[in-house]
Amino acid sequence: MSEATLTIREMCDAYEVTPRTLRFYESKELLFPHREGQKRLFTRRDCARLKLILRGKRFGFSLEEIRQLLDLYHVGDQQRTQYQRTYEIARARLADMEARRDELTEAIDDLKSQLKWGERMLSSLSQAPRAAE
Amino acid sequence: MSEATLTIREMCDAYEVTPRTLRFYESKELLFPHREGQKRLFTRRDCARLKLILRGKRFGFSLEEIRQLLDLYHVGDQQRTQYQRTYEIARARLADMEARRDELTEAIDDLKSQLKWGERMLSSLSQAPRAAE
DNA sequence: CGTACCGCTTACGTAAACGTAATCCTCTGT
DNA sequence: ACAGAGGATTACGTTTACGTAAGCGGTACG
Repeated sequence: MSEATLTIREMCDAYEVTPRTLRFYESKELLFPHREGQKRLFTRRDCARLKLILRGKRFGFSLEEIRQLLDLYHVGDQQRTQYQRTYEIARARLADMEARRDELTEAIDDLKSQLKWGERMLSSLSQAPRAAE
Repeated sequence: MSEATLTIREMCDAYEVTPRTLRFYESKELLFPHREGQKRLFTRRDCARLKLILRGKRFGFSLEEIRQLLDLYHVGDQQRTQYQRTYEIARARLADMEARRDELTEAIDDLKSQLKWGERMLSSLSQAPRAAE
């Protein structure tokens, strides 16, 4: 009957990170586990945030950039101007990401055609017997 | 009548990087400028490689990963097995990139819907006068 | 009762990717 | 002849994102 909170180890197993990493993220204010005595207890919210953190990392965002993005997902108690600001940051990030995706698509196409060229390369290499061997 | 080779400064201006960066990339065998005495001269090949390096960085690839990818674009003198290996690495990377793009698309959609929610948030905030003020 | 984990804190260590400073050439214009 | 610009080398510094080790407090187990 775990009240939907995870110990640090359960969290680690679930997301393939180390305890150090989770403590580090907490120290950087990316996660906010509750405490039962000394022990950390991670909530669903922490899980959701961690997923977003790991995702952000795969795209090469720094933890600081990710933190700003995360703020967007946890508003509710914020002031209006605060939120306005967050909103604009998020819009900028979105533009970033869309540009990035376009570039990524381009890179993929490049690499694909390069690979096609490589396949012809390989097949010709396997047909042409080495000159001296 | 520059024979299509660039000095380090021209290179820096063209791609918005520092001399240090270019020398660093050379030390890591990502670039191979010719020498005229001591001075480096960067060729079209170096330019092309640099573009790919910068692109790779924007996707969060490490310089080492980028170096492996770059090898794909400069084959020709390689042995068959060498090339085979490179080819496989490239195929793996391609799969990476496609997965990444899909995830990126997903993240974009998430963020978009979050932003829409944020817009409703903002407009309701601006219509609801503060309770005590 | 001892020890074997689990988790916590504190703190020093590390790899990657450059920044920055010092010092040395070597032209080039005046 | 000499200052200045541009480039080179060497080497120490810096930031980010953790790794790793040392040592302490609880607690479950044989």
